[in-house]
Amino acid sequence: MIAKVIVDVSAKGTNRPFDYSIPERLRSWVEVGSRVGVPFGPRIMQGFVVGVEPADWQGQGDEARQRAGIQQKEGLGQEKPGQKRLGQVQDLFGEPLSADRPASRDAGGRKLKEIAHVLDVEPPLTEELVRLAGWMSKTYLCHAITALQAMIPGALKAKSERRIGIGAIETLGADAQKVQLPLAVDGNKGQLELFTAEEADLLGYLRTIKTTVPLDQLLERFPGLAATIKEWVRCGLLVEEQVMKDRIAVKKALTVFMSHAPDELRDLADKLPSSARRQRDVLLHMAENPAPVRLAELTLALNVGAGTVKSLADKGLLRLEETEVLRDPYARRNFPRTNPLPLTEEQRQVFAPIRDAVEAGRHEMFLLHGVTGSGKTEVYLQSIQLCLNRGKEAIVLVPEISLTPQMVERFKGRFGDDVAVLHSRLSHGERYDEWRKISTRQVKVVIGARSAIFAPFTRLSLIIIDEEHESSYKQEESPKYHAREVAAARARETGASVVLGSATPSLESWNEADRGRYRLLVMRERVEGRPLPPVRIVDMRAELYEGNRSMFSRQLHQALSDRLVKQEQVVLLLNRRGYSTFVMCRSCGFTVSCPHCDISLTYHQSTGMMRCHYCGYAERQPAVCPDCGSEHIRYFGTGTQRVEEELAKLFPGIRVIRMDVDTTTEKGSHERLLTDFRQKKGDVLLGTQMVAKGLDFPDVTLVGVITADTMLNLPDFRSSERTFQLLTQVAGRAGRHQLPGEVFVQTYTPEHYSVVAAGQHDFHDFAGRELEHRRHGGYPPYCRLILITLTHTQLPLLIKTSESLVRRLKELAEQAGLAGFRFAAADAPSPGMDVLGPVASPIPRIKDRYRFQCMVKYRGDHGVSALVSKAVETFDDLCSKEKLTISVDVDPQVLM
DNA sequence: AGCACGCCGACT
DNA sequence: GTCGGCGTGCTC
Repeated sequence: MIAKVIVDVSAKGTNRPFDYSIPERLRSWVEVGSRVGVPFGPRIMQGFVVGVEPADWQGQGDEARQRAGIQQKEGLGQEKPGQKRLGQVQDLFGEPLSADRPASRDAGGRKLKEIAHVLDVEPPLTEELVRLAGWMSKTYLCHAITALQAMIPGALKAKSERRIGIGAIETLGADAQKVQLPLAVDGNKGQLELFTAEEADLLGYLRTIKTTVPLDQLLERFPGLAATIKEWVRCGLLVEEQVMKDRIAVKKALTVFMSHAPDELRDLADKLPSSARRQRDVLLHMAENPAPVRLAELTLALNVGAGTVKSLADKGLLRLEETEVLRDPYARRNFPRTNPLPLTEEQRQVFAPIRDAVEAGRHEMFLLHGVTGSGKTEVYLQSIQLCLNRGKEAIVLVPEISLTPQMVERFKGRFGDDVAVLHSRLSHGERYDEWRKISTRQVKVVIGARSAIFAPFTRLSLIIIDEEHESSYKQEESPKYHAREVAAARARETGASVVLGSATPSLESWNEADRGRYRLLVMRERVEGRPLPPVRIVDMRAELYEGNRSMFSRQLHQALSDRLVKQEQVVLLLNRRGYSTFVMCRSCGFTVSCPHCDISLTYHQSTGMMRCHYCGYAERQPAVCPDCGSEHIRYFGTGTQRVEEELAKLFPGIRVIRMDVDTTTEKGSHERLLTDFRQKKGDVLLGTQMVAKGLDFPDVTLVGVITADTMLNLPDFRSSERTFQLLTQVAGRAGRHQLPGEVFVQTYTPEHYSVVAAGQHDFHDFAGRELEHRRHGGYPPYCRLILITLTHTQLPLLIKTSESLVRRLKELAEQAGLAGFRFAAADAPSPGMDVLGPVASPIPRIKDRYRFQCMVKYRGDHGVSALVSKAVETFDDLCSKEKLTISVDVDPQVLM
C-alpha cells in the first residue's frame, strides 16, 4: 500500500503529495486524514495522509482503481445536477496520474521510503476535511499544508526531535582513552585519536544516562562538540534517533477502577486487618460508588492519602490506571438548564423551512435577515435541537468578540455537555481538549470563532453563522479563507444546511438571496413588540456653524445629562482609539509620523507617547515641533481617550468605562469591563466598534455615535457598508428591554445614504443604493476580486516588479481568452478578467517595507485563480533572491 | 524548511 | 594549491 503524504514544509517545491509505502505493522492505522511522521530528506517530518492506494494500480487508469475499490467515497448529501463537488485527491492536490513510473518507486526509480510513525490513535482529520483542504489550497492559493494545518489545533503541530544516544562506542571500555575510528570516516582513516577532556565528558555523560538525550540539550551542555557529535553519529559511535513530539501532551490522571464486584469488595474489606481502617473506608466507598473515579477526587472526598489507595491497588483489590483528562475551561461553571422558548409567529415562519431542510437532510443555504433583538438566537437553538434529535451535528460560528460568557451560557444551558466551545482565549491545552471532545464524538455541537468551521464532525447537518457580515470571518493570514465560503463548500459536500444570520447582511449574501441561490428568511420585529429605538441624526456642521466647537452636540449633551440624572446607562461609540490621531505643528505644518511606516502617529495621553498603530513604534510626545522648534503644536482628530477626558470635564463624577484595544489587551479584561458595566459600576460605556457587537444591557437607553464618518472616508469600496453595519449594530444596543431607547448619530455628512438608511433602520434602502454603486464601480458582488500585494525595502525594484507582474497577468489573460473585459460596461454577466494597477497601497509603507498592489477583477472562475497563481510563480526566484514578498488575497475584505 | 552540491575569493 | 562563501535545487 502507498500513502500520499503532504509534508510539513510550506514551499512551492513541496506543495504536492509525496508517496510512501505503508509498512505492514501500520497498515490498519494509516488512513486518509492520518497525521504521520515520514522520513523527508535527512530527517523525520510531520505530514498528513491525503490518499491511500494499492501499490499496483497506478498508470492503469480509473478502471483499475475502481476494481481496487478505492474510488473516493461519495459525499453524504444528494448531489444536485451541476453542483461542483470538491473533487478527488489527485485533482485537489495536483499530483497528476503518471504512467512513467511504477507506484512502488519514486521518480528516480528508488524504492519508496516507509512511513515511520502514525501520530494519533484516530486520524485528526476526516476524509471530507482533507478534500476541503485541497479545495482551499486551490481557491485561496495557499500551500496544501497551510490549509491542513489550519484545520487542527496548534497543539498538534508535532516537531521531530533529534536525540543522541550511545552507539558502537558502548563496546569500548569505560576507561577507554583512545578509539580507532572506522575507515569510513574521511580524514581520520585508521588513525588513533585521543579524546579531549570535553569528549571524554560527553561519553561519560551519555553512559550515565541510559536513554537518549535531545540533541539541543546535548549541544547546550557541550557547546564545543557540535562537529564531533555529528561525525560520531555518522560513523556509528553514537546513535541518533528522531522522535515526533507534539507540542502538548494529553493530560493524564490516575483513575481508580473496581476490579471486583461490589459485594466481593465488601467481603474483602472485612478481611483487611483492623489497622487498615483507611483502606477499609476506601473499599466500602468504592463498593457504594462503583463508577471509576479520579484518584485525586477520591483522596479528597475520603480524606485519605494517595498511598492508601495505591497499596490497595498493589494488593489487587482495586485497579489504578492512567486515563486521559480533558481540561474543561467551563468545568467549574454550572449552567442552569434552559428549555426551548415558545416561538413568536415570525420566528415560527423562519424556523419552518430550516426545519424542513434539516429533517430532510437536504443542503440549503438560508439567509436569515432579522433586526437586532428579533430573537435569532432562539431560532438557532431550536434548529440545532432538530439536529441532535436526529443524531446529527451542528457548528455555530460567532465573531470572536461576541463569544462572551453570556453567549456560551445560552448554548451550554440548552445543550449542556453536548457543546464544545472554541475561542482564542483558551490556553493551548484547553483548546486542544475542547477539540478532542469533537473528534472523539463526545459533543455534537461546537460554538466557536472562525476556525471552528473545521470541527472534525462526520454527521454534520447544520452550520450557523451569526453576524455573517462580520469581517472577522475572513482570516487575514494564510490560508486567507472566508469562513462563510468554507462553510458553503463544506455544506455542499456533506449535505448540511447553512443559516447565515444578520441584521445587516453582507451585500454578497444579499445578492445571492436576490438571485434565489440563498433562501431569504426575514424577521422584521423585535421580540415582545419592542420598537427599534428612534435614531436622531445630528448635523455637526450646523453645530459648528452655531458656535459649538465641542465634540458633543447640544442634543447629545442634553441627552447625556438627562440619563445621568435618571441613572440610566449610555453607550458611546467612537471608532478611533488613542487620544488624537495626528499631531501637527501650526507654524510649519509638520506632522509627526512613524519612521518605519507612512502613517501619522497617534498620541496616547495616558502614557504621553506617540504610537504607530501599525508597527507599534512609540516615541515621546514632542514639546516643541521637531522640525521648526515652534511651540504651537496642535492635536487633531479625536480618539476615545480624548472623549473620556472631555466627559470627565463636562460631567464631574461621571463613571466612564473605556473599552478599546488599549484597555482590553489583558486576558479577561474585555469580559471584566462588560461585567462591570452590567453591574452598573459605570454610567457610560465608551469604546471603539467592540461596544457595538452583540451586547445586551437592560438599562442602556441612550446610544451616542460621536462621529459616524470615521469609516466613511476610507479608500475602500466597503466603507459605506461598514458604516451602515456599525451604526445599525450600535443603534440596536438601545432599548432592548423595558426602558425605551434613543440613539444620536453625530455626523458631518448627514445626507450620506448609509447614515440616512441606518437612521431609518432600513436595510433594503441601503442595500439598493449600495448595490447600484457597486454595479457602477464594478465591485463585488458583481465581480470577484483578487488583491495582490507586493512589498520590498527598495521602491524602484518594487515598482518594476509590480509592473511586470501586471504585464504577466495581462499576458496570461490574453492567452486564456479572458482579457479585454471592462466592468463598468458589463451589465450582462460574461466571463472575463481585468487587471488594475499597480498602485501604491493605501498605506504605502509599513515596517520599513514599501507596498504596492494590483487588483484582479473577474467574473466566473474560468481558471482565474490558477492563472494568478501561475503569474505569481514567475516571480518565485526573484522573491527568494531579493526578499520580495507577493501576497495573494482572494476575496479580500480590506483593501489595505 | 534544512541540507547537500557546486562554483569563485583569502589563506596555509 | 585548499577552505569555505552561500546560490540553487531537492526532498517520495
